[in-house]
Amino acid sequence: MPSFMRNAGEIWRCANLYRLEEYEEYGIGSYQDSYIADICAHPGVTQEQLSKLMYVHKSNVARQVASLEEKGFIERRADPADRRSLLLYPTDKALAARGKIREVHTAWLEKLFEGFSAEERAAVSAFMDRLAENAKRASGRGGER
Amino acid sequence: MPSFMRNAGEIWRCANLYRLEEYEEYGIGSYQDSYIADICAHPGVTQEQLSKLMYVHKSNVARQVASLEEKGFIERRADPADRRSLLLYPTDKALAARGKIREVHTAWLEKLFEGFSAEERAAVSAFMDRLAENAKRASGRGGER
DNA sequence: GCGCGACTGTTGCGCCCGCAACTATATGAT
DNA sequence: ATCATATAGTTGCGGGCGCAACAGTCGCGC
Repeated sequence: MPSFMRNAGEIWRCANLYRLEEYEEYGIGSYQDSYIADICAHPGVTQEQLSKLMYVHKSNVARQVASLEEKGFIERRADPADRRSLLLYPTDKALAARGKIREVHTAWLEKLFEGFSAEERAAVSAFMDRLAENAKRASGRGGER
Repeated sequence: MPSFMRNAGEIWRCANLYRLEEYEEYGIGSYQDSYIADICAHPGVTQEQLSKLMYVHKSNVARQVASLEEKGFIERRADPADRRSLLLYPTDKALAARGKIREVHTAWLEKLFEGFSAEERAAVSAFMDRLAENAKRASGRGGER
């Protein structure tokens, strides 16, 4: 499969372009939707935890979260029990945007998997889980980032 | 498949991290290997053609190709038949690096597809072709970029 | 208590991407 | 021949990522 990585990159970049357009009037960057979604799903997470959850370097979490706070999507409160940590909470604005994010996400998957049967979709999903597992192991960083 | 895009992103970023490490002493950026490989495979391509071939915006081709020329991996010659175009040719340095690039690429795929049978690998490959096709169509830009 | 190592978060740096605006060249219609 | 349009490439801007170095905080052993 000489072109696997090429295809993967194209899919990845197309997904970002698609989402960027859809979010245009929401002021959400193409990658920020995941941050919003995860913070909505885990209110009170720390940036460190979010970094591991999203498998993204903590420096990016710091920047994206600062940007989202500035735009009013989330709120950062110091953890009273551990003043090093910042707890992340979604604002109403984030909760309102979550519907749109879900919508865009499912619409994208629908387009992406057009022509795939339910069995094929399940198969791809299972393959991707295994591949992601292998990728993390092979890149050196176990579950870190 | 709620996590398809998450997995895709992780695989994509892990692949870049892995290759970046492997190429460290060659002075090749994590994305430049594709440019070198494609220019070796198609000596004399124009930047415009390469842009379509790699499905990357032409501005990036201009920058990456300028960087590769500066590092001595490729050569740009004006097309005598059309002075707008620049024809790209690999240098000996690129041809020498190509072996390493192939090696890293197959080693990565080997790690990525660890535990996959030949049939499964073929299935994934076929799925990815279809998905990439759908992605390009869905992102608006037919085959452009 | 005190101090050293571990942990959380921030910032500067470099790399890569896409878009829009620009220059230069080529082509086609008048 | 001339001028409008199309094409090839370049550059400034903004966005995202990873790494390394740094600051503040916690915790444990002494």
